[in-house]
Amino acid sequence: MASIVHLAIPTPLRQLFDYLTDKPASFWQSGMRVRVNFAGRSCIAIVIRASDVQSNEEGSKLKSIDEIIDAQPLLPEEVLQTVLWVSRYYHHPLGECLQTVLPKRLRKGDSSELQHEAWWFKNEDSDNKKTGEKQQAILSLLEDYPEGISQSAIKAQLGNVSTSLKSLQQQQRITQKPQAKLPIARTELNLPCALNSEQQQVVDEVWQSREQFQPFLLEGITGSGKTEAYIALSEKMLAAGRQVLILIPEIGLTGQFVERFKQRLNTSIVVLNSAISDGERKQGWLLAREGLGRIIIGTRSAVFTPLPEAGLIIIDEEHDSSYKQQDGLRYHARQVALIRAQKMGVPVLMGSATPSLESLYQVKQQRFRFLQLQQRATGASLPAVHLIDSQGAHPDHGLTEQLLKKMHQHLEAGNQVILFINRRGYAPVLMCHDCGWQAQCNHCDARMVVHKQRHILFCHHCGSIQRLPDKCPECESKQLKSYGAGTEKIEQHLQTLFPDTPVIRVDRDSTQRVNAFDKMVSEIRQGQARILVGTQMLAKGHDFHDVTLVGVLDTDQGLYSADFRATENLAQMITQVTGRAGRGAKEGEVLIQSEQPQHPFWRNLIREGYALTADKLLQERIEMGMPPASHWAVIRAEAKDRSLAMDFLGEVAGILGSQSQQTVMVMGPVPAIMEKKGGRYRAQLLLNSAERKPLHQLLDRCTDSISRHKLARKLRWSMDIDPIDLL
DNA sequence: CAGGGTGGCGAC
DNA sequence: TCGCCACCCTGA
Repeated sequence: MASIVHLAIPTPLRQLFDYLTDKPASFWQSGMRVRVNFAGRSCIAIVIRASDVQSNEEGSKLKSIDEIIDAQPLLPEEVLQTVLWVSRYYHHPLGECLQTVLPKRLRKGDSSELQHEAWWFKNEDSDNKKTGEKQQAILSLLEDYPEGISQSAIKAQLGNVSTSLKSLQQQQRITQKPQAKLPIARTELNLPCALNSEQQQVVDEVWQSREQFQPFLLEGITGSGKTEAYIALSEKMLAAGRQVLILIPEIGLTGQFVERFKQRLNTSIVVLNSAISDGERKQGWLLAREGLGRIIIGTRSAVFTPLPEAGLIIIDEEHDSSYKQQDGLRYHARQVALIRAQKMGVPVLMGSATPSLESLYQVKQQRFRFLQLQQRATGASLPAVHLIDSQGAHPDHGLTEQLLKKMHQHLEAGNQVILFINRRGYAPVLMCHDCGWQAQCNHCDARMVVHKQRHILFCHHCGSIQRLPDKCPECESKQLKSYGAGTEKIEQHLQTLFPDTPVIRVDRDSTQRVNAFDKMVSEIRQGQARILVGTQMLAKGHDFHDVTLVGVLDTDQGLYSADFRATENLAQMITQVTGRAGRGAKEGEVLIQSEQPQHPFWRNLIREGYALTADKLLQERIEMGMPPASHWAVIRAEAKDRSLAMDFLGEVAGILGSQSQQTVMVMGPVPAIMEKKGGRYRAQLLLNSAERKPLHQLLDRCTDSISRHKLARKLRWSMDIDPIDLL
């Protein structure tokens, strides 16, 4: 009997499309891929459901399916259900959601077969007949690996061996078996975990909830050994035959995470992030789906990895904003992880030294259980924190005498120093001393940043590049001066101030090349670099034992930002940065330069610490009816035409107004704080509601008419549920 | 009247 | 979003 399949197609259209097939509905399983012709081109679609055709006319106008790609569903039911939830919750077209979830190769129609490689085994009853040197080497190597070894691993140790292997195989002294190719070789190292009692308690509590959905928020001060607890739990999960998914915020942290897991656990580890090749990503994803990948370590998008034998999801640095995707499907990986864990009935462990107010709120609401690690695992004490008034700082590089003096002291003691400045480049302003001209970006309402090394002006908002002018384009004066200091300028000054001390700069510009970051980290570990200048990317999770002094420059933007999350983020940043000092046996010290050292924020944070500061901020948010105590959605629009975005959002506000009850507040439209960006004028419409439900119901009712509005075609617009910034 | 650029619209 | 088509302008 013929049937109609309802397909999700990679298009921004918010609907399924029906195709006719000669297979019965019972043949089709949701999650299979098919190839169809859609709007004149061939594309890969996902089967959502199928229904039998009753009459002859039914479906007669439908196109038919060109090719069935999978005999079995590629997407497990639970992942598909998660994607359906994501599509509904984030009000994003299902076809595009599936695009975000699937590895590119599979999206393009690649087979779901795992890649295999040759593995070799020594046959037992082989006599000790003499062989050539090479063959003998192979035999003794295989002797060490009773569970077999891959040909590539043999080759790595003994060089080109394929002919020797063939002849040994002919003599029947060794056998070949193909096995799924694993991205990371297993290691025999198996160091035991020594946990302190706090860590043990965390492990026990989570372990007790292993058979049910239960979110845990783990607040562990920097250096308290959260990773040890993750590893110990993973070990237990592995022993129980379960898979573990570990989400980390940044690609840069992958290396050290994998290394530490590899040392402790003899299992197959899969890495999934945007730094790996398409082929590796497909293989890793399929290994996880087959249950052959046992530990999956990845960034945001790894939250969609199939886990047939899931036992636990770990989210490290759960407060980190990179878990929220900022374009396309704007999902939050923490949110998605919770949904998946709920479907799978497993616990989620979210760790951070500086938990988000969202998660602390969930603890207050008794939806998350709260766990703490309050001691530094190495026994090191937390560093002393001092505020310095930056009034008297050096006019060009912005460093104060106090800070420089301290740097001398710590360097002379043979230690390392980190300076944080959250501004890339050489200087944020280039100005003409004679006529007052400033280097502006042509495409944005922003200034161009001087990048001296590359000899360019660079816009950090749209990426546009100009040559660094040597005279003012307005008045031709040669008196061009740069104001303010970024990482590059500070690096340069420090190198002159400390000529005998190697300085290294760690920011997006200096780490762009592949492996540059890992290289720098190992340089720092080995002590070749003594002064480290960098943006917050240096603050995230790294453990440099000889760093005893941390300096923080230019922190004040966070105190007066229009973004309601700015103070939360500043408190998190300062606390994280502070944690970089004195992680080893030596005592650490932190100096913070501020123009507002008397600001109550500092008193709170330094005297009372992050936990109490966060509690205060959360209380304020609750009183003001801000998230997480209320719910927001933002509809954004951008157009090349100055007024188009505002006009469109005005129309949208009208549509929403006609459908809305009083419970959802619609505010705007207003132009974005930086109205022009990348050559487009941007505006946004804010929706706020105390309860989540009416907000989503309103959007459910309206997204169709919004997307069908005639102006919608002329511009880019997007929906952002639970936005992390309202700028 | 060919050629190309653009705006509008349907996609199963 | 993408590709198609109708429509219009330009130039000879």
